[in-house]
Amino acid sequence: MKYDHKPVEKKWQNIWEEKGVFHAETGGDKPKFYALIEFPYPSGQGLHVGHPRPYTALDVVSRKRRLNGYNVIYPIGWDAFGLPTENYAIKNHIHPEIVTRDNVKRFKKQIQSLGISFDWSREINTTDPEYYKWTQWIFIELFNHGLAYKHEAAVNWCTSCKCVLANEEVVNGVCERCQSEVVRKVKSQWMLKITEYAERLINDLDLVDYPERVKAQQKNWIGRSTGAEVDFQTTTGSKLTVYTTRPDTLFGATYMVIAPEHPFVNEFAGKITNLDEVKAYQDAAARKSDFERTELAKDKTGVRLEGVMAINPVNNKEIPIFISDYVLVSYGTGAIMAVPAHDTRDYDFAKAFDLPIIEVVAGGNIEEEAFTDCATGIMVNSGLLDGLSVEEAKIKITQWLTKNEVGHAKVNYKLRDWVFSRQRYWGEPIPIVHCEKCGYVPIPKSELPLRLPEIDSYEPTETGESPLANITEWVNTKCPCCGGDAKRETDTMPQWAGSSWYYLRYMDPHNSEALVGKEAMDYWKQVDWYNGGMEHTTLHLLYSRFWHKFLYDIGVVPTKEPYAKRTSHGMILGENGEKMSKSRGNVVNPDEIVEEYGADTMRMYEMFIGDFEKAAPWSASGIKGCRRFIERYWNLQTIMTGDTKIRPELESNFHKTIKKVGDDIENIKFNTAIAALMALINDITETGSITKEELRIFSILLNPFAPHVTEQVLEDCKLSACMITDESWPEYDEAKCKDDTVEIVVQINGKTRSRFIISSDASSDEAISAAKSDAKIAEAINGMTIIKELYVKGKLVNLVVKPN
RNA sequence: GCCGGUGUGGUGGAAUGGCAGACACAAGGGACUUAAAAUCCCUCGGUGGCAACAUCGUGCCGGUUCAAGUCCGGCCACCGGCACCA
Repeated sequence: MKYDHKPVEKKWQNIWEEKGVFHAETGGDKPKFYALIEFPYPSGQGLHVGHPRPYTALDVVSRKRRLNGYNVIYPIGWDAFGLPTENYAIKNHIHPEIVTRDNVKRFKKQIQSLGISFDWSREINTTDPEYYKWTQWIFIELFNHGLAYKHEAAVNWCTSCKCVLANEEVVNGVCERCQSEVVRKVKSQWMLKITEYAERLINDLDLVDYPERVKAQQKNWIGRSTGAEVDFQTTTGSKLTVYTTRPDTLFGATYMVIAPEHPFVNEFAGKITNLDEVKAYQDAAARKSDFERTELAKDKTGVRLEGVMAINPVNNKEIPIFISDYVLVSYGTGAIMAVPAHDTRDYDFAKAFDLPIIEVVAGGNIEEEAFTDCATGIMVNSGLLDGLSVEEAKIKITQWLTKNEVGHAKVNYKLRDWVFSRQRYWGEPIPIVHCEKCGYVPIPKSELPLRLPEIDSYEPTETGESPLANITEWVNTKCPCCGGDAKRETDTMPQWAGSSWYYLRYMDPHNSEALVGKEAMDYWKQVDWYNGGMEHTTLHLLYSRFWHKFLYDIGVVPTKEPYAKRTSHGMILGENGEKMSKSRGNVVNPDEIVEEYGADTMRMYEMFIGDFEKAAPWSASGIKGCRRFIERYWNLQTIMTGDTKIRPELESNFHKTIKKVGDDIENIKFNTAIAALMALINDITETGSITKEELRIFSILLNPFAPHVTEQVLEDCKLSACMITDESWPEYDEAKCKDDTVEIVVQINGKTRSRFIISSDASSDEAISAAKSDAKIAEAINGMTIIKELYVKGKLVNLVVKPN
């Protein structure tokens, strides 16, 4: 009996759509379950087989949870602002809105062919003015709370995108999107004060169920460190403050280093006797790109500021001051005390410049290298700290600094504020005007959305301004505050804006009065399970946690965290084991798979391909095994008997499989869930028949993976009219998960020597004596002394013996 | 350098400290067929053996244990993230 997937899949997709079975209702008695996948960016290339992996995974969970009696919301939308669309629009002279519309249409058709149980009635699009109205609304709130500010600073400038980038978007000194060179450029930019939330973004990781690697990566990125700020007086009469994590080594500070951009240089230019040399070094440092800076990281360079000295507060010794680009202006105070004996970088610098190295922690060999291990050393040459451990010394010196008012304990973060403006067209306009008199003023909320103006050219400008700057009639406006002449902000928001809060809009996507209505917010609360890629850990995931916390602070959302649980999928690679990409020519289009094998087979294969969290190469032959399985399942119909019970010989097998499939789905072990179903079908087929009840249960277990064919089989066999509305997830009985008899392995000294069958509730004594009476064992232990006898219930007997 | 992860057959991958290789793919052999496809059956980590079986085997070296892929210590390799962050 040949299975023709095309009419069956089409038919059930239509039925689900007509009945609206996946439309989530806000409210009701059932427990709610909010499943979320990262909404796609509708690119021009269409879907590749990597996209459906997470969609299918949470679809499996969602479908199972519906059968478990949950009120499930599983929404989807489009993260449609962004550069590829804009660049395509420029190249082909089509409006990005039209490009977006066409791409969305194609993506939607492709996704719908897979039978994912998305609630399409909640579909959103970040480029829809009714959507970005609320993105702008949040920006205005951020501004009103002092968390959005305009700041002139050196920013990352992508030479190809002609646009600034957030720190998170610069990878190895190049643009993460186009791999072009990133240079530093001083520009006035909108910034978001994510640093204000650094501590909470770390601490609240304790409130959520994320994989350890995600938590670690976020903590690492935020980069919390504890230490102290210490004031050094200088011979200019003005002080320099440094940050250190090793205040215990203060007596070993033999010089100071400040960043080339540090304002101290200009402030005391008159006192510096080698100013030309210093200026030359500053210029050279400024000209280096980020890439060059990282490349040249090894060799220490710098210039001493002649004519000025710093004074170490603990011993009043004068020490020289250098500028060097190994000290970053953006971290700490932009100045350090250098302790060459106990810091590798300072050690290298001191060797290069022939500076004194004073050991203050004994335990290493500072003739050879810096001794940086702070767990084992004992303080020396350090006055009041001598004899203490490093940890004790840190506490004592910090108290001393505080008491003498020359320093205090300090926490620092690597996290920088978020550079939020982009000099491009296809993004949300920033709803701010600049008035000579009133400064930066948000537009009234009643004027939201502030729509993107129609425009002839979306080309980025060479001057580094947004294309919007050319539309004078749009730029020139009145100040909402004083009514005088004012200019609109012409930069737009980054792609990360719309995706920082989209999960909230799904709760109430058509509300024109509020971002989310109170009823919907109180009911859905937060996302229960969010699956997404590791590549978003320090971008989208961090940004949206920040926005959510802000929305919590201003009373818009009731939870501290947006996502209760996060899981991450591995990539699907090309058949050659490389990342799938057009340029490598190894892209597999899901349309062809759905056409040839059907959506059910496609879904099964993507779930069976390997460990969900790890990357796995696509295999054209591997998918055939899943198609064979679907066909074997389909053909069970032909051997169905009228019996309405599970046969006793299969009972424990069924109970075990119900337990395993359910547990495995919840633990994202989809591959072993499917393996269990395959093993069960093998056992069923071996009997030559299947009962009605067996087929019904098996179909429900398989349904989350292969929803179309299972519906059809239930209908054909008159077992159920509709899986989703009429069936529920089967229960298992723990007591029935075990067999009456078990095979026991008999080991002698830990090596398997024989095996036998015994009743599964046999006692230890029974099992051991049965083992000893086994012919092979009896022979093997003949002439031996038994030292120890072990019985592991239902598993094995181990006899420890030695020769007489 | 720091943080996280991985290492098991020809391949993808299974194994609450308890029979290593479940479940698949590929390969080889056979049945059916005029033939092919499909399907069904058998074999499938290495070595020795006709076989029963023996023996070795989860990156490397040690350790704990009656028993280690799994736990502990020390290495090696690869992948991901961060990186002159004081």
